[in-house]
Amino acid sequence: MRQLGRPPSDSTRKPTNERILVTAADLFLVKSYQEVSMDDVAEACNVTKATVYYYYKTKTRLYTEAMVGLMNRVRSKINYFLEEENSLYDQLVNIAEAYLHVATELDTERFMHSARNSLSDDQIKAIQKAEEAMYSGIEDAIREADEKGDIHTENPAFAVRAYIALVKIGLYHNADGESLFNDKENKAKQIVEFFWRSLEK
Amino acid sequence: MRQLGRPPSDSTRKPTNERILVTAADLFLVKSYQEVSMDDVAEACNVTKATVYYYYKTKTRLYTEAMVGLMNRVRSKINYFLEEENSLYDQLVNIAEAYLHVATELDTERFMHSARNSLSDDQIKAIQKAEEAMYSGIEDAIREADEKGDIHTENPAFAVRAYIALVKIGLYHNADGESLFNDKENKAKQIVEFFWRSLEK
Amino acid sequence: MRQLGRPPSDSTRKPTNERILVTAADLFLVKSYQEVSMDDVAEACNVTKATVYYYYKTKTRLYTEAMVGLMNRVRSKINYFLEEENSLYDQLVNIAEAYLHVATELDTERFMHSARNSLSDDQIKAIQKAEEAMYSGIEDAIREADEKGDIHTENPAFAVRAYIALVKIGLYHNADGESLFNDKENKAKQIVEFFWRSLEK
Amino acid sequence: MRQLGRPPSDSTRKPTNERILVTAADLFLVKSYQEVSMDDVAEACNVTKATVYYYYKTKTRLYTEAMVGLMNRVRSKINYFLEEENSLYDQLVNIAEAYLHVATELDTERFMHSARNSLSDDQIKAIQKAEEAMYSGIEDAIREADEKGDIHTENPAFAVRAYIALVKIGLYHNADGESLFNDKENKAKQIVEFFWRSLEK
DNA sequence: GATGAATGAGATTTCATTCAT
DNA sequence: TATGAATGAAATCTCATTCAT
Repeated sequence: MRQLGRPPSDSTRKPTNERILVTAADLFLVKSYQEVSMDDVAEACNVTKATVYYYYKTKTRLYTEAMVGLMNRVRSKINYFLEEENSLYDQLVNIAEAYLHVATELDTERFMHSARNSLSDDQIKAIQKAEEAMYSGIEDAIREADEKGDIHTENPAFAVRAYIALVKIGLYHNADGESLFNDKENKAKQIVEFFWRSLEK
Repeated sequence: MRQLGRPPSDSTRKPTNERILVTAADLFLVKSYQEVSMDDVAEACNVTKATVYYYYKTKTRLYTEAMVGLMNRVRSKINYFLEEENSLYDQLVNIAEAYLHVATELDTERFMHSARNSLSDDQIKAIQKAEEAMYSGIEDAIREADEKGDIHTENPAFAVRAYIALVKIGLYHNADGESLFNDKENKAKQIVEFFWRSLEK
Repeated sequence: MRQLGRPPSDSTRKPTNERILVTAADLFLVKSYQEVSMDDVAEACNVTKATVYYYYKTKTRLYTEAMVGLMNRVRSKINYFLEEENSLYDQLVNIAEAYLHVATELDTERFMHSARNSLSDDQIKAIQKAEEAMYSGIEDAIREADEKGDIHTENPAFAVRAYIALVKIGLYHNADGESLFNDKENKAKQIVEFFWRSLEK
Repeated sequence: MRQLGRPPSDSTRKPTNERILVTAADLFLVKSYQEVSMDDVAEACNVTKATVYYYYKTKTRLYTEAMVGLMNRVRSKINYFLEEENSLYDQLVNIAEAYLHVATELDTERFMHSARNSLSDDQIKAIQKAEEAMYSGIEDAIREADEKGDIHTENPAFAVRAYIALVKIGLYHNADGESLFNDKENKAKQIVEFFWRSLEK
């Protein structure tokens, strides 16, 4: 066991509170809010439960901050792809590809549902705002393309959600463990193609 | 006060085990697997916890049977719409409309996720099979329409999932509680229109 | 360890819930609300913590019911002494004697203080009512004696509290462990004498 | 924003250790030993918990010193009243009045009870000694009056405790929040009158 | 068929205390 | 002098499950 009291400073390591946040986010991605115990988080971080509580006063706070942090990181990645000199179509393929490579589903509906009864209204809102921010880059890009006349859509907000929902299907495996796609390499491309057809003029 | 003696047999009342199953399904729809306790189920059924255990030896069994039952009921409804003398397009609109009226999301991904770590492999498979069966009617209809040349799709299985995923977006409300659609009456129609464009030849 | 599940019935034993209540009262008499843990109660009753919670959903409920029960028992004892064919003076001596023999202080102020921040308003009131009921017999007797002209007091309610407070001093021991009374046998008599002088006409 | 650099020495401010002691005493007056956490003390003092520990190595020490300090301060006040040129009767009224104005009960029995199981024997003794010292002035005054023949009592030590106990009743409020006294202005006078009758020759 | 009684394991949270800086 | 970081131990409470009736 670790010694009691403040440990000797180690500037090479990331600060503990950040480590906890990232680790917790990882766990909450795979298991649901209720399934991840504070003990689990502590153990995964190599600290004691009390240390987790030192930084995050309640489990709901930890959850909220972990989720918001995670979504912000994803937003950065998405926006990175959107800043490349590319057609919107190609950008969407890239994002989809990246998404499908992460493999674990970033299902915000699920996040909210499993935690909704535990979180406070403010916490729910904070996560939802982060989620909307995550996708707002895509929405802007779609709106822009619509205004330029490259595509046609009457409801860009819906279009984004549609895009996200379709991409997620790429991760689906049926009861026998088979994907819906024979050609796994081109999953992303096929999905975006399907989506894109709804936007063509 | 309860009356003395054996209660007059109430033939309208469903047998206890079925009542438990349906009630449990209702609860699992709103809360996650972990959030619904056996006590909750018992209370909602007006029986004791021991009675629930009398019929269902474990919580996972109860969950599995409740979910499978629920999905079978949904399948019947879906197939009922598919049997009407209608174009596929109209049938899809009807199904979407019904779905959006139920309001609580029948999110099988979520069901599986929140319970996956608790259920046995067999139980997971049973639920997944029921889920696939739930949508197989739509898949058949799409395949048929493709063969008749009414639409074009290379991956009917994906198309069904896409349809379901898109319909679900109709239930989405953002952080401020607003729907993505201004015209709430025609949500279902708009969604199916969007979907249909991807299937047109 | 005990076996799981319902134990074989044993009609000789007092029902578990009563045993818990009485045992808890004993503990709360010696230690404060916070110092008595639910584990302590369980251990003292030879049941598990979960059993205690089976009967009393929260610690505050257990505390409230235990205290009210205790006070009711004391009330019976007091009233028993008051029903004897005796002068009020002698009755008060008897009660004081009994009180001083119990040795542990039944200090309701203390009970309330240590628990006040934990109990609900209703719970506090319930205990206070039980406390008032405990002493109401004495108050009636004093009022009666006043009306008969045996004594004189303008504030019977205060007189009771005074009586109780004075009796409690009989239990006091100073820093060196010495009582305030040399003649331990006649403590009760001396105290009541002191009290009585304030009531004489 | 806090100003940069060393703060100008604030000679009006008491040294930290004294501030902690007084603040802690305030807290322990309202809540019990167990209910006041070191965090509470730290927060109320605007220092960190570690600072509290820098001055007081354990919670029991802090408690002991805070209580002793408090009682010493009360002793000074009592003795101040006793030094005035007044009859003992009037002095007792003044003390009672002051006591009833403070409103929070200085119930040493309660203090001891709630902490007894945590404090060391020495610590308990220290507090008890301080308590006795607190009241010794009154005891001396009563003994003196007895010797002068103004009053009669066989047990001055008991008389003091009786006096204190009776005064405390002035703070009592029943379950409906009502005081025992209609004439709130003259509470102190009525109580001392009651007490005094027991001392008259 | 249905229930009341009991439990073991584990969850969240609190808190006095320690130690390097 | 004062503090931030960390911990071990314990407290309250929950819950799936078992068993005698």
